[in-house]
Amino acid sequence: MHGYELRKELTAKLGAIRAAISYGSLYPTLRRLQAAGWITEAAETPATAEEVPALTSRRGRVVYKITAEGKERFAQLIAQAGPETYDDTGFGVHFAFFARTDQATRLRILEGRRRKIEERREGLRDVLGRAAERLDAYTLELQRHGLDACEREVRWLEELIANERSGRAPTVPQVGTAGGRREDNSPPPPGETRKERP
Amino acid sequence: MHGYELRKELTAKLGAIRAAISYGSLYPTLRRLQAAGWITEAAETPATAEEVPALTSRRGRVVYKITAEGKERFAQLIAQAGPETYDDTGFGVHFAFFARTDQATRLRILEGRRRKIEERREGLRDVLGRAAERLDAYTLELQRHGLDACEREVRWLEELIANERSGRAPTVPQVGTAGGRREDNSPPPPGETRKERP
DNA sequence: GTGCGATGTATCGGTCCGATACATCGCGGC
DNA sequence: GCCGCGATGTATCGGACCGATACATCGCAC
Repeated sequence: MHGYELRKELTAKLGAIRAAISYGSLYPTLRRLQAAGWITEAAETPATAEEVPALTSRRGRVVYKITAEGKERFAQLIAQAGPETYDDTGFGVHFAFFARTDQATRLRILEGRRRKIEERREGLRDVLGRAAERLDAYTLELQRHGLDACEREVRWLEELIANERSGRAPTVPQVGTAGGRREDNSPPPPGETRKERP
Repeated sequence: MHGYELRKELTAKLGAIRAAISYGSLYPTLRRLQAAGWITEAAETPATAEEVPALTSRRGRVVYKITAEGKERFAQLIAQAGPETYDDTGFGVHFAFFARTDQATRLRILEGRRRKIEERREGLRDVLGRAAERLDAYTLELQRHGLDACEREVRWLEELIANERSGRAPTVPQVGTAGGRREDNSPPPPGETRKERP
């Protein structure tokens, strides 16, 4: 894909968890990925073979393609989990690419996320318990808000975890493979869901 | 307050909407605020009047105090609303300081936020409607997740708006005023609440 | 009396965003 | 026929923020 296209795709895929990626981030990133050898520039071929030299200095669309090393690196990235994998954005991105990993990774990430949210929940309970009379009504409402969100997300995660364990979750269309075997593409039963920031 | 203390206070107040402010952000910001004349450095007075010259080059705690201009600027900031006031973090911060503004401002911000979330909701509905078969089960679950979050937040906002309109919401302890008249400190009836990011 | 976790200020490199610039394409309206 | 305008497309710049890190002191438990 070329930059603009990539941005649109990512916006559609990640729209639920974050705003569109900025150009100031997108294009430097593409260059970084290219420098690392994870993507290559594949010149846009005009519809006809006729050369259209374009007198202006226009750069034109630049189509990028992922390389073998890129695919490997990508698989590695979505399978590895650190603390940042469990924060809001990190988890969202990983989750959006769950179809590209194995069940063990999915379970690991879901459980890490749950742990993280439980910690957040405890922190909020602390504040509501200990600092309640120091804070005004609106701030308290915000805390309750957040606490409730944590509780809901924990429930949601537990459903997803149970789902994975039961083996009913969909499995891995392999990266870049045309006819990768698919076993069962039924969605993980929706159930309670939640997230967001006020 | 001094830097560390400020960070702790803000973490308690804003813990529901964002992570703790980093030092790399905190200290430069304090310097910026000081340069702008909105805060001043008030030397930490040791418990006893005895000078403790501290042979080491230790900087020691630096206590800051808001200035008159700072208070004015603050009041101005929390009362003004632009597009960034309605995004997740921006709205959260404004909401956390709702007790410091007037009802008209609160209503304006709540309604702006509602509009923004409704737009997000429509965007997600679009994706779920139009791109559903292009996306895998996990990605779809993420969209449903986000959509549901939007719907809940809209309901929450509507309760808050109704509350403000009915006059049952708490009012303005004036910034820096000791005995500012308070009329009714009852919290806005909690009701459904939500936010967060996956 | 010693070690260690909490307190406290500070910087540095790197990433990301928002604003902006600039060029082309497709298409509806006059 | 052609004009304008919104969508498409690449690109940069300044500024804000983060994560890691450094370094010093304080209080307290062992």
